[in-house]
Amino acid sequence: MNKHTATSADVAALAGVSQSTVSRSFDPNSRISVATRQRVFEAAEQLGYQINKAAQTMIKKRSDLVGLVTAGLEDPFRSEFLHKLIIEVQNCGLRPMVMDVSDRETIDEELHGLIQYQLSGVIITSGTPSENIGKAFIRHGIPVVLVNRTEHSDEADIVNLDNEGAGEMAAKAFIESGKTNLVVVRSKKPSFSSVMRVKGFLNYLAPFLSGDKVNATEVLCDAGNYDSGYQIADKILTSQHKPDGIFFCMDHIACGFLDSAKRLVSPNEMSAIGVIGCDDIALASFRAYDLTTIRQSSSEIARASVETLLNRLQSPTSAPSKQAIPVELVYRSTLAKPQRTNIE
Amino acid sequence: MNKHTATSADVAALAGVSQSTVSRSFDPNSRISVATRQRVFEAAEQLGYQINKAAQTMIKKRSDLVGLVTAGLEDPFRSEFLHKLIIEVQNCGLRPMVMDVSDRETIDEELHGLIQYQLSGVIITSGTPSENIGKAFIRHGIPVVLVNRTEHSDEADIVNLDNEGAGEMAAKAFIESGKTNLVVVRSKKPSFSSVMRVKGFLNYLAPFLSGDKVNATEVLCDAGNYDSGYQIADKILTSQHKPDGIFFCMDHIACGFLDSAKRLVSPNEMSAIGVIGCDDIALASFRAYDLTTIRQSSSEIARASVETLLNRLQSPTSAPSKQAIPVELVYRSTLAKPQRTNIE
DNA sequence: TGTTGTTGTTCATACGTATGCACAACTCTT
DNA sequence: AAGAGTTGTGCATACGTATGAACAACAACA
Repeated sequence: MNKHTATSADVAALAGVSQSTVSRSFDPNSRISVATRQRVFEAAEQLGYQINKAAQTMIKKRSDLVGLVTAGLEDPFRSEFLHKLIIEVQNCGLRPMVMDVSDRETIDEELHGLIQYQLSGVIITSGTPSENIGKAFIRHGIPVVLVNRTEHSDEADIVNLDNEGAGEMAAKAFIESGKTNLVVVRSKKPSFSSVMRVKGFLNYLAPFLSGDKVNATEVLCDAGNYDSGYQIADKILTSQHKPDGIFFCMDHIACGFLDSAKRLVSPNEMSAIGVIGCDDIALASFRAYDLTTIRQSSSEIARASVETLLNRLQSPTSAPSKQAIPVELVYRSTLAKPQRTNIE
Repeated sequence: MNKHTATSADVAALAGVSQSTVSRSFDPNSRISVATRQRVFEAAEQLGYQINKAAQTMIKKRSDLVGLVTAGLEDPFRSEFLHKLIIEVQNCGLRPMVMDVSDRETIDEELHGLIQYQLSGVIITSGTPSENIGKAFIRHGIPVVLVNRTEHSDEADIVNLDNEGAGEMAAKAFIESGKTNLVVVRSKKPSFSSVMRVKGFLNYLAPFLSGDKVNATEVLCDAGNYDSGYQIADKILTSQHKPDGIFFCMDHIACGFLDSAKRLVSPNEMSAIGVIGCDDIALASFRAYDLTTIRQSSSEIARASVETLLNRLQSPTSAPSKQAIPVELVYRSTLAKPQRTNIE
């Protein structure tokens, strides 16, 4: 009806109260008589009043936006994680502002722009911000949560997957299944996750390796995707001594490998080779792959990340927290669950 | 250093100019002497000045946020599309504010909340907003772009895939390959896309059907995902007269079907059955499926959507636009490209 | 020299909300 | 009945930016 948007002053006029009374009516903690509040709500309804977030932000010095910094969304695992984060953020009455920092050299300058929005917080799931940028956010009173980052910032809260544990778990599963000739595959470009996964894998194996009963090789593939897995199969399956257990740091690579393997070796031979992936992406459970893998509950990480942020908002001065989300081995057909032995 | 964030007034004081001069220095279209601007920039740099978006929004009555309304991000196609949208929005110097309206009955109330942010625009890719909500945005001066929605709003700009064309294309491909016993599968719950795809499919076939040489059946599956495709295979492949051509309205369903089919019929028999999917998701090109499908370029749609929004911002009063993005048939192994015949 | 135009800057104000303070009208307590 | 506490409301102001209007300095032109 009216050409311009209704303001709290318009509502006040219609309800016959002051503007401050309108403002307080929308604050549950304010002392407002039931009758007045009722009248204000009716007037607001009638005018289609919507609060002006910009004005609110200016006063409160804090918007209800949360910056979600991500990269590489073409990876479905990341993409799924972003989805979960969005949901979690929404459920807290906050709004997700997404920022994709793919193919940027330094994400610092990009991140700097976020300070302008007086965000309630920033959750960084990709890219490696410099020490400085972290401090810049803190100085501006914007809490930062680092997810699965290598940063050892002493001011930001940190939520990590138990990547090292995932590697150990894979190694243990192979040993329990009696596999002795092991390979671990990760993308050439080192990421925090994959490096830690390999580390855990090799650490667990260390005692066995020295006994010479088991050996393990690290193989690098081009990238963290299906195609790289497809390619690397040639190298792995045509070597003189084929492995009988392969741990892939990402499910995608494993799936590419599996498809490629069908070309190269017989189903029978393939069934003797144990394969474990990591992440438990949707694809892994498809019948075409049915991949044994290490599940990282993206819901769990998302929940923990947002919860951490909320905690920080409530107690801004408490010491930075740091937690590792546990992982879980999901047996499927590429490595069968061994019969219970006394190896534990 | 300073405990509070620097404002334009602080910069002005340091540079020895007025606040308005600082403001104008950051506006390329303002007349400011080179020397002054230089001095202002230096002062800003020194103080780590960041413009306050909330204050700016209040004055300009428009933020640089764009609302991206989506749902069902567990579907990788949607998720990929969101990714593309985010990139496009960022490239225009705008910020994407994502809103997931999954599992909400009416998205209207959710959308209403967006009005508070004085968005530069809203791109709606999921859910079906009521006529009213569209009008509400328009009234508040917020342009709306509907992507692949059934809405016939006469105030919003519309970007559609050529869904009907996709259906026709699939039908034509089957006919050209000499397939006569056709099935088209879509999710039980009617979505705009799938309904139009089926419509196009059947429309193209109409003349052949009347000649009795070809027949076509519509089959509904539970949902638009892998598992539903897996399930529906039983129904389709165990019927008395098996089809020799199946068009799935979504690649996911097709992939589920293909995996399931391996259980039910021999590879030889399967090779006689043509399968066409729709969307060309990443999965479709995996060797495990190698699915012939109809490609919807998500980049193309994303680009067109954002471009449409920008056009609207430049000329707010011009008539609403409407465009259909063309699709493309990608031959892979589930339906081979027929030898050139004179059917055209 | 007076008129007109151009350039660069400042002043003052508006945007819409939240909130400390003051205060009036009650309710309780003694 | 008088002082003390409680409840509900209004006044006034601050937040940080953009921008129209005014103006000063200077150049161009007659």
